[in-house]
Amino acid sequence: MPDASRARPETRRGPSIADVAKVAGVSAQTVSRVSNEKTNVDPATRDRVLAAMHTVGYKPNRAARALRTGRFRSIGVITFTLSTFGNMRTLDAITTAAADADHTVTVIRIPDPTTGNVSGAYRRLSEQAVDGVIIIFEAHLLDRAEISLPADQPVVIIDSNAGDGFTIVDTDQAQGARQATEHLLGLGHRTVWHIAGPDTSFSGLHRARAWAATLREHGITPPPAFQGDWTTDSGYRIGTEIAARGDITAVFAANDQMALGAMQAFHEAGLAIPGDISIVGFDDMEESKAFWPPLTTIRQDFAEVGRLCIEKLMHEIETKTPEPGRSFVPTTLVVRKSTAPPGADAS
Amino acid sequence: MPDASRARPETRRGPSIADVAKVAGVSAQTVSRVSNEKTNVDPATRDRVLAAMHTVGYKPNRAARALRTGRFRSIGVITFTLSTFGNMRTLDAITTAAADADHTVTVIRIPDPTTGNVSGAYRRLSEQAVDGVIIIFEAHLLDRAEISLPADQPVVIIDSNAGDGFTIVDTDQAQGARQATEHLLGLGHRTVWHIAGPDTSFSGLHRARAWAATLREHGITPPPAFQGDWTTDSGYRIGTEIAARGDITAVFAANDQMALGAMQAFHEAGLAIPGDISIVGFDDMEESKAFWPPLTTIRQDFAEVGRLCIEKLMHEIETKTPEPGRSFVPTTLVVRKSTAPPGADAS
DNA sequence: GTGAAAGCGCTAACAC
DNA sequence: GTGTTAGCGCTTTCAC
Repeated sequence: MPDASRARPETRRGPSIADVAKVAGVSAQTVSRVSNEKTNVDPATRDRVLAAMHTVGYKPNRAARALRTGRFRSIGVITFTLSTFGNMRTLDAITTAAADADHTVTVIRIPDPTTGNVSGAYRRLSEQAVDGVIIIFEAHLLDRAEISLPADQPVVIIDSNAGDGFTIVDTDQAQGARQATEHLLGLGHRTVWHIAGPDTSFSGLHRARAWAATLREHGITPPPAFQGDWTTDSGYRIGTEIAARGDITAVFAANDQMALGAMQAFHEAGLAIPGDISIVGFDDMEESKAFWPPLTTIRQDFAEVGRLCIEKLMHEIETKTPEPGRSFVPTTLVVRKSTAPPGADAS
Repeated sequence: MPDASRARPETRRGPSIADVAKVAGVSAQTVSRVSNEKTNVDPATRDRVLAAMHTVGYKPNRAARALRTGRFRSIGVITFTLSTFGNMRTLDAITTAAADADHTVTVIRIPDPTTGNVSGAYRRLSEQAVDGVIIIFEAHLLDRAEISLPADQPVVIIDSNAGDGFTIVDTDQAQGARQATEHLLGLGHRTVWHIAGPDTSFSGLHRARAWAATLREHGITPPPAFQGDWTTDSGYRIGTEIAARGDITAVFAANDQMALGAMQAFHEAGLAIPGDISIVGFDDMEESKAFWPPLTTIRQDFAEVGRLCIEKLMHEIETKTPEPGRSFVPTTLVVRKSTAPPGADAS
């Protein structure tokens, strides 16, 4: 039962700059100057104002400030899901970098990667509540041209597939896939099979393309790729297929989760990893080093991706000039225990 | 080299309500009514205004609207880290629920759980840029009283340890720990050892307390708990200790990551899971079902936690009346392959 | 069903 | 170093 006496008064608004000015015996403008840490205020006056702020419990009103300055000190992030390892790490890095630049982060999650949703989210975000936008294109089907990205708002896109004219930051997917494939080839495997991400994902597509290209460069015709959907379940299903065939010795999975699912299937089929079959993942999640066996994988530098996004976005916000271009963040091969030469002792 | 001709004009602001009014040949007020979907507008007028909005490319200015109404249609989330499975899932659920209520979510990440940081973040957030705040207390050392949570802003705290007078939502930590412990006891283990979370974490503390209490109820003196820090590394370190002792048959780890690390250590020590040793985790992460062996664990309903937070917060925002109280979201025991009676066949 | 006036809290521009 | 004036874009209030 709510206590009526505790109800917050309908009209209560916080003390304004005028209230502070009255108490400090100065003009509103001077209070504003102190609030914004301008230098041209007499130290004694400043102290008086600060004291007055404290006594009345003053807090600046962001809305009024934003209305006046046209700046919100907030950046928007549009994403389809927060529940993938990569997106969550990227968002983590973005919030950290944004905080360093004294900006907050407003997240808009879109249930479906349909054009309508992206446009809708973008529209909501572009109601000038943010100074710029970062779009994480984890997976999607849509034609970029259909999303009307207003030219008057800074945008950074995390997706190497985005067209020209955008500012793009992404992990170097191709480099990672190449490292994985060459590591396996270098171990002596005759070919490398691939568990791909969903074909709606551009990062998945890039990894698959680079895997196939690397194979061809080595004079090997790429076998057909298995089509997964990033989940451990799909990895398990495909792993079961792979185990049933019995002729595959090296697998490159497009992410660690699918690699994990595949390893589960291999274990159940009695296949030794890496004795009978080697597997490489992609991401280097927190847990991968504790998988059984510890997973050889491609590490993505999500922190750097997030940092770069904010850096580019802040620059565009400050200069008010778009600077389209692509930045790729390098990957690292992390060798652990899930890979070995073909037929190596299983111990 | 940026093309100077593409520079955004300094003064460019989006078209305002007045521009739309001019084109539609109505007053600004009528445009506002259409924009806010008020009913008292003639359908013909409405269409004309809508068309005008479209031609000038009108977007409402949130700052002006917020300044006027005192409502931002945004809720703030304060968290220490986004990189734990639980926090991320909770944030995911919060953004989904907030979107359903047509609100955006502003995230503030605090590097350290110190009083100063929380207060600082809270102050930033409470500069009226949000209508309410959700605080995720993943882990902390601070005395709640030291954080000055202004009485005039709706707050929901995710942390069952928060004092009275707050609106609290949390997973029923005690229930989960009890389920884990009783499952192991029910299998016939003489006692259950515990890999605890850091002692700075209240959820960790609650799980440890409930584990010990359950043991005592069964007439068993709880053995000392191993102190982990949520990471797989700490689980691995403790798992190595456990394996070295050789007399432990049942372990309850306070999260899935530590359980994973411990299992790695057990494997390396040649211990069969669950033949020689059984283990239960807590969280039910995406990957747990694909661990080797698939992990028996306690599932948390993060989606429900997030949903409840928004529901309570929205209610407080609308009624302007705080309604302190605690809501606990139940857990589920998910039995997989990492647990069995002591000495069971390892196959 | 529609319009005119006023003002939310702040800061840019200018005066002194 | 400080004050005055004006107005950002919107909605509330009150007319009509």
